Amino acid sequence: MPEVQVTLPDGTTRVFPEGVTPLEVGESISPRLAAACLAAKVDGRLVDVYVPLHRDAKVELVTDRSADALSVYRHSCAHLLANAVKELYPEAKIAIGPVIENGFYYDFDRTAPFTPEELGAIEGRMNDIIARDTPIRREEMPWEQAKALFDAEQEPYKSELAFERGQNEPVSIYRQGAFNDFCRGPHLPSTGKIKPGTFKLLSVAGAYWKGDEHNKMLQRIYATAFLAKKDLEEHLRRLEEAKLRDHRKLGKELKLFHIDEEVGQGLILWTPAGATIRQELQTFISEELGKQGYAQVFTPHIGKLTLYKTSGHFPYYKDSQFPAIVAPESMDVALEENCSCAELMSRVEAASARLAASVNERAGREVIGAGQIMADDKLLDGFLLKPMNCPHHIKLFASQPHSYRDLPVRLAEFGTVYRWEQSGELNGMTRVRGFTQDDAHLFCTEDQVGAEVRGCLALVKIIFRTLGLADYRVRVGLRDPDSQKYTGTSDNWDKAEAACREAAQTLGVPFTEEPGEAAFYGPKIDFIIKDVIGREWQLGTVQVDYNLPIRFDLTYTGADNTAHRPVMIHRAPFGSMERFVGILIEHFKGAFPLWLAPEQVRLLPIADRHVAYCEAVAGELRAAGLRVSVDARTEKTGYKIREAQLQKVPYMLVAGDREQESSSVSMRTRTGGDKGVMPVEAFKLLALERTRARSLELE
RNA sequence: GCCGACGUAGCUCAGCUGGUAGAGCAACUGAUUCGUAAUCAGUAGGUCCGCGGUUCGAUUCCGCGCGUCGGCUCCA
Repeated sequence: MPEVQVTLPDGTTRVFPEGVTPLEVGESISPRLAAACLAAKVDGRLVDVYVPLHRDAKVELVTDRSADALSVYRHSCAHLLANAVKELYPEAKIAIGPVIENGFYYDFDRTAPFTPEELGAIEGRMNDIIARDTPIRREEMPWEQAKALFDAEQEPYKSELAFERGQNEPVSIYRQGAFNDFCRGPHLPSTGKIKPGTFKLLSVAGAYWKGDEHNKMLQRIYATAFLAKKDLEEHLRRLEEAKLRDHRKLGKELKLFHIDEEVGQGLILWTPAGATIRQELQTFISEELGKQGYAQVFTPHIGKLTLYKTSGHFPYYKDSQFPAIVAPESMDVALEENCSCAELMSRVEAASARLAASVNERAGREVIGAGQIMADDKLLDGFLLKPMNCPHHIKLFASQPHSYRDLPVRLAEFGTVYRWEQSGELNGMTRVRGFTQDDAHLFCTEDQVGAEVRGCLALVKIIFRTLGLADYRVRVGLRDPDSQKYTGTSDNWDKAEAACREAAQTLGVPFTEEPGEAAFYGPKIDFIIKDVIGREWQLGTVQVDYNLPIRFDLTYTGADNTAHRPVMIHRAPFGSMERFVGILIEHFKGAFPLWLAPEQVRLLPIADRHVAYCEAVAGELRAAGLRVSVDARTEKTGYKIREAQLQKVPYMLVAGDREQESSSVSMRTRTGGDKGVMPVEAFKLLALERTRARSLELE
């Protein structure tokens, strides 16, 4: 009988008959190991414990102590979930059920929605199937056979997958009892290996089949699972904790911003406290801009439709812009006819097309292209709320002749833009319809691109470091070679992509290159950060653009006295003030560092007779530039401290008879409690120094 | 935009199967003058998201709209 040699992780080798399974290898070592065995690694590849060995191999048994165990465990939980759903609701069709970052999900097609009660019932049935300890077995077959199997079971989604993915190679299915799934595997040996209480169904959501909005919407059950019950409990506890620092909750509690239905969804109203944070951030960034040779500019909130026609934003991004602002007469007509904004928009377009057609007819040839805007017609003399700042900055650049000696020109503006985000996308401060970018556009020669991009990245790093934002990732967004949505020549794209890649390499931070993530006009480098519930948000961005300079025919005079095309760089280290502050609220759990704290110091008089002294101290601190208040209410000190603490005021200064006599205060920090008595002057210097240094520490 | 859940006082939330609403905190008034995370008492506060429908009667049931939340899709 042929034999195979098995090498174990400790380096020892054993000989077995050919066809031995990893499980049998485990049994030969110890029955306990075999019982604990969830999967196996054969020559580094994760497989089922039942897969026979036909060659010499390195074999590692995967138990719940292995790093690889969790994804197998979760994947088998996903099958268990689908198995339970099919038993309870045979009419439901199964789609896909992969493992994701913190758990897994399974998509079903079923007419009735899954209710919370049903999720409980499904969990119960999952436990039943665990109790049966049904073996889970892999079976390989030609794709035609798998398709026939799922056709017979009336599982159209599985049938489709077998057809699509199988064509070139045999496919595998997994069986557990009467339940079959089209799946690559591997899986646990049996349903009994899943421990009750280690998984939890979390929520139901809609999801398009294959992620395509033209396809049917399925019902997705999100769930999570861990190898140990305590890990699941810990995970659920962290989810609860995360909710407490959600910027929407803290923003309300700390009165940082307000969104009002009547003003409009996705439009942020900054309270005085929130505005203070924003203003401090803007001051900070303005200082850095000054150091880096930027010039600050101001431009209006609207621009003519023709401007955005030239830039390519309109009508390309028509669906994500607010409807055009049209002449008052047109608005009167629209109001009389009670037509919606969207309708008004389509009228603008229709009228544009009609006019173009008539002009073309008169000229006997096409002089005005489809979608082109006629600016001399009243109806069409419209404006757009600006979706981006670049066209305005480009016009500033173009308003004067430039020599190569002027370059780079760096124009910066806290520019407010408006975008018609889909209603389902809006989210607190992180996804809004009106926001202010800490925007700038750099106009430079081709030779300067690399240095300028590196300068932008350095700025982002300074900002992130100052705020202690360390947990971010960097993405270099490249064009998708199969897509037509980009403008510009592939030659220029290659140059721009190379510039981004090279600049990213100088960052000293790992980055990923992602095709398809570029802007329509050029590649970009994005800084991405996660919110409290794990959603990723793009903050800072640096984008290289060879295309808008062409569309606007920008030139500068070179040393050779001929016209050259400048290259543009778009960059925004915060991204938008709204999103950035939203993320900062969560990052700091609402406890902003001293320099950003809306209220930096609160004086707490012990009794009414100390109020005048506290007011005097407060006046002195305010004169020095600190943001100070006095809690003059007739309340006990403990009560005032508790309130200041909950409002996350960095410094609380308690003052009674002792302090009044010695011109001192008793300092308490938000983080460290009672720090004892110190002279007012000493506190003032301490607080000013920490503010000036933009320190993250209070003590 | 799509699927689902939700919408009650400034905030956090109760309110079983239909009979026009409550608590805690906050606010206001009074008493208390207090030393490092909640003093006591009282008062006031609601178009139960909006509009229709069913019903003798709707916060409750149904429909539509608006908004929020979780996803999906999108994100210049």
